[in-house]
Amino acid sequence: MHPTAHHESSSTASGAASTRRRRKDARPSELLAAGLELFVDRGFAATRLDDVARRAGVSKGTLYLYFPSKEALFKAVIEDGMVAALLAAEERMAAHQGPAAELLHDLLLGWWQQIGSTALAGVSKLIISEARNFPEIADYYRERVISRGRALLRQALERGIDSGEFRPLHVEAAIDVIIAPLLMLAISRFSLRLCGHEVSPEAYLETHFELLLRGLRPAGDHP
Amino acid sequence: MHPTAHHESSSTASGAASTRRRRKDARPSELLAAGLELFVDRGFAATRLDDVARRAGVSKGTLYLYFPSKEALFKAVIEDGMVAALLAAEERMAAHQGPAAELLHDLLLGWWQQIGSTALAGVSKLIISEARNFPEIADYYRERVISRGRALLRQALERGIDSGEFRPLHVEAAIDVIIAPLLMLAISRFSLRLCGHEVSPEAYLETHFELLLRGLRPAGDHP
Amino acid sequence: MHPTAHHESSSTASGAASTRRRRKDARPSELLAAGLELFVDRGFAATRLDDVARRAGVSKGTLYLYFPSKEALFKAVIEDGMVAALLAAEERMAAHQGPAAELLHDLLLGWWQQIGSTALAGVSKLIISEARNFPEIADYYRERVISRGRALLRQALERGIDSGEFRPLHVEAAIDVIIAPLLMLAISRFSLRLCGHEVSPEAYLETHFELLLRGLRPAGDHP
Amino acid sequence: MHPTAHHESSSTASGAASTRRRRKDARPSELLAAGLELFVDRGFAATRLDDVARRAGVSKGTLYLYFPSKEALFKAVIEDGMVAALLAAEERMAAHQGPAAELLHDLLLGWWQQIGSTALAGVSKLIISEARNFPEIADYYRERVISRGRALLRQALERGIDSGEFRPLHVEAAIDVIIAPLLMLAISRFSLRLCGHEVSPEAYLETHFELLLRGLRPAGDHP
DNA sequence: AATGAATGAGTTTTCATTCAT
DNA sequence: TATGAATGAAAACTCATTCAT
Repeated sequence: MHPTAHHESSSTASGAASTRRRRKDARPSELLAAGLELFVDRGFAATRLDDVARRAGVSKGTLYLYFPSKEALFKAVIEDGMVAALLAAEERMAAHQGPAAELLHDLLLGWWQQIGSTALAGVSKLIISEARNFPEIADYYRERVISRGRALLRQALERGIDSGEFRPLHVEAAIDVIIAPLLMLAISRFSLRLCGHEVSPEAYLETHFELLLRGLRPAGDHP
Repeated sequence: MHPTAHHESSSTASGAASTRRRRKDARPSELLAAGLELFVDRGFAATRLDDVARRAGVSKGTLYLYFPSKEALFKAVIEDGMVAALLAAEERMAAHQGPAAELLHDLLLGWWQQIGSTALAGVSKLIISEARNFPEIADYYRERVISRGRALLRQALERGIDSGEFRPLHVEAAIDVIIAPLLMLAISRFSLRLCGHEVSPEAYLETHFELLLRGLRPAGDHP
Repeated sequence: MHPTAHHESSSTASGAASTRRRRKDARPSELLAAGLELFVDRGFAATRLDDVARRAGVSKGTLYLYFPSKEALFKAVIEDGMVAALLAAEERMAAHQGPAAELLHDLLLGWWQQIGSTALAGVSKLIISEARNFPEIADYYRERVISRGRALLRQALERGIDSGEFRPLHVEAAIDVIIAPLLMLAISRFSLRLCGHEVSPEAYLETHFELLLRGLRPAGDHP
Repeated sequence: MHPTAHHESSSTASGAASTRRRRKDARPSELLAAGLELFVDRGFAATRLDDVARRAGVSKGTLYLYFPSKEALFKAVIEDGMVAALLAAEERMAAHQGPAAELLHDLLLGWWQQIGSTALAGVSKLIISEARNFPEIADYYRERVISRGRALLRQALERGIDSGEFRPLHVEAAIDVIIAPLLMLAISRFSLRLCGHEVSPEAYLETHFELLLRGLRPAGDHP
């Protein structure tokens, strides 16, 4: 597992170089993954770099070859998670043209499939736990990730209201109310199962959507 | 478990040491309050006992007069918060007889007034952040606080379903979906304002309730 | 148990005064006794004044009423023990006129009865353990207690040699060799039973004396 | 139990890190030596780890690289001393066939040369001083070291009694009486010179042996 | 590039000592 | 006198960071 062990068997120059190149590039992501897991599990202060290094299969010194400090690693972990989340969001965003209800449904399920059920969900817990200790990160996250997600929902809601599919309502507040169950679902995976002991994520999300849809529907409009 | 229980040898004249006694009685709760603020703000590991002591206006040594370790203080802070939350919940619980919708409305608003808007809300963030580091606390919290709150909501929902006021639904999942926005509201006060930048808590809760009520209503049932 | 409690009931001046006087005088010896036990058991540094006070049945503050510091208490404990040991030795010393062997036997047994088997024996362990930390105490002890005990033995040995009862020998070395088993006996009572697991002190001392006597006897002199 | 056992990953070139390796291998014994000196001098509680580290020429943190706690260092110091003492005893044990008196003489002198006069003697003082604070250590020492030493002496005494060289006597008590002067000699080197101010260890031991031999001899048996 | 031994500043914890009552 | 709450200096212990190899 120690990359040092490859040095002896590097007979052909080109092969060796590419292997090492790949390793070098790969190392940070292994470190980021290890960092994410541990930071999410224990929080920033309680995570020891020793453990991060061990989990990534390198020595503590190596970690400092790639990140100048614990805080730098932490920020990189978050940023990395945010970029991925953003990309995931972007994909889902891609021109959805059906009725607003369908769009909404896709957004919720898409979030679960591409974020909520993946390691990215851990970033949310991290941000919530450490926001006060790293205000710049919180700010950054709010502007880059949250506001983007909110924009998606806002679009869907407004489209529905415009088309008469949804009744008029306090859009911003509604966005929050829609997001909250998603976040809690994500969070609960990394701390105690606050919500939904025996409730499956899918059932939970379906109920959420169902309630939501009926809640959004104009009075008197029902199938 | 509360250190307030140290009242053994009150043999000396009651008037004489009254000032000191008053101090001594007040100390634990002063320390708990200081601890709550800092733990919520920074998390367990990042909170320095020095700071807790200073905020409570005592020396570090004094802290150890009342709590044998940092962890003990932390647990006492949580426990204290839970007891208070439980008492607050109990009060609200007291015989509500109106229609289910009204009961639900009261529960949401009552939660905000007696928990969400107070320091007790911080305990939620604490639990979420530290659940993995203190599994016993998480277990205890889930069984003592959460399950109690869920029972309240379950009662209201089932009453509404039985009376035909609400349509039949996945009750447990619905409970989660109802609680989530409350928790997020509480949490957002102590970390980044994930939800509701410019949205007031009251507007937020009102929107939540409105959406909810319509979502719960049987199909075709509308004023 | 709190002397403060006597204040109210001090109706007759004389009675109250004498009670209090007796208490005041008695307190130091209670403290000294508590100190001796704990210092012997744990050593100077590992003994907490809290424990000493508690064992003596007073508060920690009271201790400081009688001794200005932990070290002062420690020295007082030793001194107190030494004075008592000295007095005990003095008594035994008093004109013994029989044959040297008998004198020697009496010295050994007397030591056991008046020192070795009492709390005073603990002082020896204390001195041995803390001599390096309290050189003045060690010096004082050596000059005041040890040299006195050695003088007793020297007297007995020289008397025996002069009378031809004992053969000539290296008196000072012999004194050490005679004393050592006594000290070890004392010490073993307060630490692990280095010598004499199942051997009773009396049997041990008798064997010591027997070996000694035969060892001292001139060659060819035997019953 | 020895921390020297850390030799896992010696995959790197043997020559390259040789200096560091040599250091790392030497560290534990350097620390043990420093610990022994200070613990013997001051006792467990009064010894500062800072001082131990400084004496070993390393920082406090380094100490924790090899021993997880002060107590662990202490136990390792004792254990290390005991192992060495045991090895030394083993050597002396090697088949001695001459008369019992000669065997006895060799045991006493051998003890002095290989234990009493070395740093190992300090372990005895340590055990005596700290036995009450570390009962497991005391038990271990009694079973592993003391009982072994006693067995050696028992063998010599019984051989002498069987051969008629020595008179019958209370063997166990005699063992104690024989050991005591040795222990006191060892102890006196590390605390006050209780015995033998001006008496040289050799003269002291010679006197001890002489007295002993005459004391053991059957009545009427003399050259 | 990678290692891991070493460091020391920073934290938790202890306890002799003080002092208002 | 007696108390015991409060203190703070000192000690044990942790861990991010450095650097020789």
